[in-house]
Amino acid sequence: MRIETFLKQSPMFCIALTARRFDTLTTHLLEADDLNFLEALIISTLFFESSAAVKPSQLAETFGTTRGNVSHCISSLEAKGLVQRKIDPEDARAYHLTLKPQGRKTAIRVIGALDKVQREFENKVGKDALQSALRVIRSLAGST
Amino acid sequence: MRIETFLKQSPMFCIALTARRFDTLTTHLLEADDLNFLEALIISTLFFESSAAVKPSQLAETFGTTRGNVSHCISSLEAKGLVQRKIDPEDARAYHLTLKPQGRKTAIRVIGALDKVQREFENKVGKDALQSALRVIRSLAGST
DNA sequence: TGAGATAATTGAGTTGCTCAATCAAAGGCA
DNA sequence: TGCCTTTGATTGAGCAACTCAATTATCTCA
Repeated sequence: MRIETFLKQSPMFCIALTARRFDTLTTHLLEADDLNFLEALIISTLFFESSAAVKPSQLAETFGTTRGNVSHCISSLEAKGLVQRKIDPEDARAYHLTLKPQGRKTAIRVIGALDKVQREFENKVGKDALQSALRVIRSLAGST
Repeated sequence: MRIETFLKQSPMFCIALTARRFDTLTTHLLEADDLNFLEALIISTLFFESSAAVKPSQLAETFGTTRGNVSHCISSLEAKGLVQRKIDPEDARAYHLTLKPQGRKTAIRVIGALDKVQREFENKVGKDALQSALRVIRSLAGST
């Protein structure tokens, strides 16, 4: 069986398969900190945007998922003592999310782990090649 | 909240997020034929490699999943009348998979749908850019 | 022949998600 | 002011796709 033949004949499957591998890779990386992908996205966002008001609805929109999902993940993060819900004084339905000290530590670790992978990638194919490939792929993903 | 800032600061999250979007895109495409991703991979493989002996263990290895998963998916495909298990005359533990006529039709439809997306992508960023980006990304995914 | 090794299956269990129903607060508007 | 609609978030049931360990069936070879 020549899988390579097949992959050549249907590049889209190749893209999809590759996407899946990246997803798996990331998932495994985050396992060490007992986080799923969305949880990791959330605390990293908080890390970089700690001063701003981060609301669940924005997170859902930005990361292309449902509010329910975000809500579940935030509850999970809260249970782990990584984040804190704070009622928005201007709108008691909404709230702001903030990182707790432990959450900040975890965020740093997670971001570091991903950066390490990125550097490995750069070493493998070159920084410029990686950058331009990413630009192309991202423009496709965003538009669909 | 400036998510863009965040994405710039951690490109790996960007890759992972993009990968996820592609995965979602593919999954939605396959919904019309009531197939999951692995099922689609399997019948497409059979379509391109119909003459050869395709065994579950090879599929699992090639697509980076467990035998259990492949087994489940094959059962599902069989229940839908798309593939057939045929005992390997040289090894009664193993078997060969073959496409049934309905499975062939489905495979053609699925491959066509993916090709259509590919052409859209090519129109968007140019054939050469897509090719080279894919080469880069795939070399990374394969190695990790 | 009998002791592993190997191919595949099975089914229970997990995870990460969606979706609809619900709650609570906000914002008109007569 | 009181009512109606809209909006932000939560909840919990349900689902799809997967893994993992146990099991079955077959093969290999000394």
